[in-house]
Amino acid sequence: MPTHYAGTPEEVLALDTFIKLSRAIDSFNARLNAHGTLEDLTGSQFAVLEALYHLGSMCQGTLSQKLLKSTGNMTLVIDNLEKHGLARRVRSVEDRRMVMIELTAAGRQTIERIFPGHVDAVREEMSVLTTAEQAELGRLARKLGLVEGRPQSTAKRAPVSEEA
Amino acid sequence: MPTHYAGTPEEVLALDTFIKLSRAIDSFNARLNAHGTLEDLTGSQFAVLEALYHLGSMCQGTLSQKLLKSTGNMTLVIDNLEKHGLARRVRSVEDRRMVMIELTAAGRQTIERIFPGHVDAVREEMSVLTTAEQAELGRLARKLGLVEGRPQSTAKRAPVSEEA
DNA sequence: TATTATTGTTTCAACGTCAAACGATTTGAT
DNA sequence: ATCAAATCGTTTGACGTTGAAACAATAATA
Repeated sequence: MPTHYAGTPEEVLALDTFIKLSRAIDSFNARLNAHGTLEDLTGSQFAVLEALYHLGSMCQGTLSQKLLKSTGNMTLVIDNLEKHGLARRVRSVEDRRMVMIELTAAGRQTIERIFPGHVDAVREEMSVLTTAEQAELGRLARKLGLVEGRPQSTAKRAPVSEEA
Repeated sequence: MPTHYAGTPEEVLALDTFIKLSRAIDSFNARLNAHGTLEDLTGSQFAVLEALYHLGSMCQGTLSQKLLKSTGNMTLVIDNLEKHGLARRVRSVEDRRMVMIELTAAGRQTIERIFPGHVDAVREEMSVLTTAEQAELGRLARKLGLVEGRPQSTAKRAPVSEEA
């Protein structure tokens, strides 16, 4: 009986579910962070690198759509990746409004080195649930997240390597 | 088959579940935001107001623990609440290191006005799941979030009004 | 072709976030 | 009483985040 709020049963259940879900993600991410598998990268930087690695070079706008972040945000995150020499901006020749973002050799090397450990950390932390529970959780999460045209979103360090 | 990553079945399932969960929360929060029930408040400001309202005045450190945010962050968020006249800092007399945070009349009025609409928005968005599904999702989320001493976390706009 | 609309990126202001360093205060041990 | 350690809040620096406005380049159309 988590909630102190005295509302209708529907409200209490919804609120309760919402709270548990929010905490679960936060807790999970905290535990994931504790693994330190991201090394020097921030979650956003990892997400960009991972997307570029698994989906290939793409322009900034596409990247912001894939990661569900604002374009202004992408500008900053890519700035920081460039500073660290992990990604590169290449003005598109066909349409010079666009900037293609590419992994540098160092960027590719970094994501290749880091990704397996991250996956393993996810697997390990997720193992508090049985595979059947994980599958059911995934199903429910998908159902909850999948609502009319609304763009689904990608978490901090959630790999984006799946089809739109 | 969301994931492109070719790992063990356990890894693929865990990663897949993680992605779906992350997206579900992001999507849910985005939909919640679209309701505009928070008006001028940011999610963090709402969370603080809600905690103070349902749990009573407390010092900044306790607040940061309840909301699972850093103390530095609390300093800023409370600064902003003070600027807007919604909360007040009161230096504790017994222990002058502590600062008790209290709702102002305006703060109380604001959270009382806003909270019901927020709850209703949560109920409405959560209604894509049946009550049985919500209960199961809550159970799985709780199991996933509840790991050894690790502090559970509170999402952006997730009410904190439950027992520790 | 000139004008207008659309699309892609950047800039900006405001807020959030953390970790680490720091100052103030209290507590505990001597 | 004194000094060291622990506790609480603030500050700082780096990064993330958004949304709106400004800019730049291209596309569409009159």
